[in-house]
Amino acid sequence: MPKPKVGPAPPPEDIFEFSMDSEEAQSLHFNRKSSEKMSPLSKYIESEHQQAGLFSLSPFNGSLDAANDLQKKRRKKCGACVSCLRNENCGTCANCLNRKTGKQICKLRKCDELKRRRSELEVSELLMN
DNA sequence: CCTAACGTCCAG
DNA sequence: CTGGACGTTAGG
Repeated sequence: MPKPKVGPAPPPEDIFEFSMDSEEAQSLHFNRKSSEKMSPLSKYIESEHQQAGLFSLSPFNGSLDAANDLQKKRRKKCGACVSCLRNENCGTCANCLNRKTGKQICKLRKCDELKRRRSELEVSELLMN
């Protein structure tokens, strides 16, 4: 036996590249949701990112601040759009009627800037044109 | 502590 | 794709 050391178990480096789902990783970063049911692992990772927000592996102490700045924190109402100016809920929309369950602001008061960011920006252009 | 509201997931 | 529900975050 010329190579008794390596046998059924390949080097860890190979495992990393082999086991890592490049497709999943990219999809998670660019298009976290498309048509993939994703395993609980992906959900777990996403939750970690959202809650933690900071990674222990910080080789760059200075750049860490910049990365933190780009963190996806919760946005607030712009306070300039008509929806924001409406400081009174209609009390007739689904959100108003279902507030305790839906936990969402009145549709009339929903800031235009915060309006469904799930569809990925550029929705205004489609609506405008 | 409680309430309001945003963000994301699931179902229709 | 849109709406509804749930979890989580932010403010009082």
